[in-house]
Amino acid sequence: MKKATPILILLNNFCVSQVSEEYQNGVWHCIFAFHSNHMPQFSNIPPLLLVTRNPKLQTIPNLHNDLHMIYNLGWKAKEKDIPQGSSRDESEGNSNDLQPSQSVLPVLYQDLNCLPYEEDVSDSEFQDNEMNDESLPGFTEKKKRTPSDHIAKIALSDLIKYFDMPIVEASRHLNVGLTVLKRKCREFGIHRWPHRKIKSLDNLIHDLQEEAKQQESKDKAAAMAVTERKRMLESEKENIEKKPFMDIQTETKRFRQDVFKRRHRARASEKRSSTPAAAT
DNA sequence: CGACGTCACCGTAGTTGTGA
DNA sequence: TCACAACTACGGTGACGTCG
Repeated sequence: MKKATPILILLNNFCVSQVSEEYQNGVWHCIFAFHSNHMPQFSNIPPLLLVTRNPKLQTIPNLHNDLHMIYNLGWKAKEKDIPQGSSRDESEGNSNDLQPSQSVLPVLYQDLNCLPYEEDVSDSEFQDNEMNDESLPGFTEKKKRTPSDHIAKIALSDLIKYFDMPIVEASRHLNVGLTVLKRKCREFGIHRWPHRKIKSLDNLIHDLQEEAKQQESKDKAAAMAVTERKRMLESEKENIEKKPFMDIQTETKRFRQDVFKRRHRARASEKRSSTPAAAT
């Protein structure tokens, strides 16, 4: 029985002033720390951080670019230091002079989609990571249980793609059951599927688009105001897509209520004007 | 035996209608 | 015109059967 190694690294010897740069990418925080006086020597990108080795990493935006950035940072620093005659091609996977030296950093073998201390991932897992036939579109037989590795692969970025549809439809597209999708939502801090919020904002944006078109020829200033409001709603929608737990702003709710009222008035007056004609 | 899928029921957000 | 009631669609939850 294998036991995974802990991924926690003590940073006792670091002080905050030595942290020179930080880079944040979406919901993921990648913290890469090393002592400024003791630059690590990178032989290559750790295999587990390569998409070819670990397909789950495809869900992390820009991971590949970021790793290369970090890798180059290390090399630049190293070039300034004591030049050692290795080639840079290793970043592309050609690690022909990869030799275990005492200064090469230990590589993490923790699967980033699992909790630490879980059983180590065996190599065979990577081999049967491919989509099975049941998950392909067009497969109509009774729904089989979703494999746990497929569930583990689902990232927040996958969910975001389906926020504009009902949760049931989203679960179908993601090829998991409702139970699993809802559990994933809680994991990511989403307590309510934001479809209705987004649909409601979409309707308002659509209405404003129509209104802006109509105002364009009549009143330029009014058209500008409508376009500005539309832009605000679009940014609010984007915010909700990024932070699905966010509520619709009070101001927007008020505006929405106004739109409903106007719509209702228009319908009522339309009904009034059409009723006598219908009666005759 | 634990995790998943499905279903029924309930609650509520969003929308529409109505009476003062 | 506005506040509030009513309606509707959809999400949450729990129970239960099934599967790996």
